[in-house]
Amino acid sequence: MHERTVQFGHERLITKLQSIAELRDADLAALRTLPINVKSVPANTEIVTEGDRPTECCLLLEGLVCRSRTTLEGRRQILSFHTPGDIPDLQSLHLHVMDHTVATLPSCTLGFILHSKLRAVTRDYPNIAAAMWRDTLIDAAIFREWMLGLGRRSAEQRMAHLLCEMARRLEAVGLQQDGIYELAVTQIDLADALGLSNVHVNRVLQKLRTEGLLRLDRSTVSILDWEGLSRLGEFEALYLHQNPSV
Amino acid sequence: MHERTVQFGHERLITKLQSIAELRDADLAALRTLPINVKSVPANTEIVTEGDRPTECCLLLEGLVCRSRTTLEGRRQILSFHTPGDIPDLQSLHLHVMDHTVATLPSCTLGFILHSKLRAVTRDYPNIAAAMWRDTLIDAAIFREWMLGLGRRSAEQRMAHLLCEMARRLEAVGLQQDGIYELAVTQIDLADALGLSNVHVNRVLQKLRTEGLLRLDRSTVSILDWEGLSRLGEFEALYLHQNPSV
DNA sequence: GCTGGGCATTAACCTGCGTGAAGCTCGAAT
DNA sequence: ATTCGAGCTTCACGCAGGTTAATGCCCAGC
Repeated sequence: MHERTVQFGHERLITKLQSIAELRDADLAALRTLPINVKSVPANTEIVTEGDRPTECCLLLEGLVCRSRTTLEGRRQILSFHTPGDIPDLQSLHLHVMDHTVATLPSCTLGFILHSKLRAVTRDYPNIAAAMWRDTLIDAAIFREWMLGLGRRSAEQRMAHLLCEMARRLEAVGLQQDGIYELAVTQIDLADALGLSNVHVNRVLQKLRTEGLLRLDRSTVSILDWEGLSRLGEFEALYLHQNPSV
Repeated sequence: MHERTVQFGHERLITKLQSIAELRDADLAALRTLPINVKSVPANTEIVTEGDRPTECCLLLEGLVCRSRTTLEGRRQILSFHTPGDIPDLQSLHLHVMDHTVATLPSCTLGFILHSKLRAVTRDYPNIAAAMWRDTLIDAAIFREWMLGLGRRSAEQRMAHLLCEMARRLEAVGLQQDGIYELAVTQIDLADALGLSNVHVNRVLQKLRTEGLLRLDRSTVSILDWEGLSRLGEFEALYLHQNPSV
């Protein structure tokens, strides 16, 4: 990968952090000095596995990553989706053994950053530390929202909510426009994220399509009726905490 | 509340933090200087509500607290239970508007600590900052585990898992012995935590009792067969990250 | 000692979603 | 051009858990 694209990695990270926290020029400069080891990873590949003790974090540059846990009987629950700019395993900075797995969905380009370098930058730049702490807290806020869905919302509502959430999150990093975005997941992945079966995911998607709420071509989602979809899913973006100054 | 009990508040916090992170004497001394405003709060009372912008955190000293979100149709999902020593709204230090509600279950004694004081102590004592960041990360790890349960485990497994989890967490702060502990919740609360109906919670508890796995007197839980209960719930304590040096 | 109000318990019935299985589609590999 | 396989779609059927409602229990307050 070229020098230009490596720097693009820093900009992805900066865009993401600036979408949730206020950073000064000195902070940005410090982030740009972080050594990032860029790699291409094929689809459906585990990056870090439950039980691992990683010494680096991975920054997603292109593609889509998920975190998941699996039951002894092999039932998988996807815990989160991650979009470019995210560091899906940032928690490993302070939780040294992985309690879940991080994996690519489509093929991805990832940037690996040593824990030691990240720790140094959080030690020397309190704003960066605060931004990253805040990032992990938003991560947890999304978990809470998903818990409400898994425990108390219907299949249809969960799907609507998820599609609204991904739209808003991708928008914040410039990867969504007019309700149209890439979401390279299978219906099985959606099922595992929503706590449903793939068959029922299919039923729900049929319903949302015939109701004119959305369209799906390959892996691109088009939300045709934002108002209707967000009302159905009771989507309120507060929990994403996307306002950096609040 | 007396001076002695106020200091007891600091010790609760210290016990909790030491159960998850390594602190030095200077850190402990700094924690003991935190001004804590102790109050008694009756049962079933909201402490902080969705939409609030709190200026202080609450430290639980005695009792049991839960965090929850509620659907527009009024369906409640309990997101977490909190035991003495926990700061259930620690995330408000960096997420300024509450996206959920914190409430007492039985009557509790709480210690309120100003954000400004907590921020000062995290700025001046990196170990304390790391311990608190880690605490919020463990909070998130518990969310992940609950998500797996809500999405992919049976009602029986979820209940077994929850009762094992509470045993281990209360043990870490000296409030559980020989599988016996206080859990002052109604079956409705359990239902809201597990994503079930109160009727089904009752069915499940009957089953676990007749199988000799546990006993319930009033609000005290007695785990009679730890091996059986933890196997049923597939309980593995890794996600609690209770080893301070790992 | 009575009474009212949570909470637990039980029963009868119902439904949202899972399961298993079969066909279909379409792009990638040969 | 043909084949293959992953993913999508549809169907028939079953069940875990929801809903509603009635009953009982226990304790706090009068």
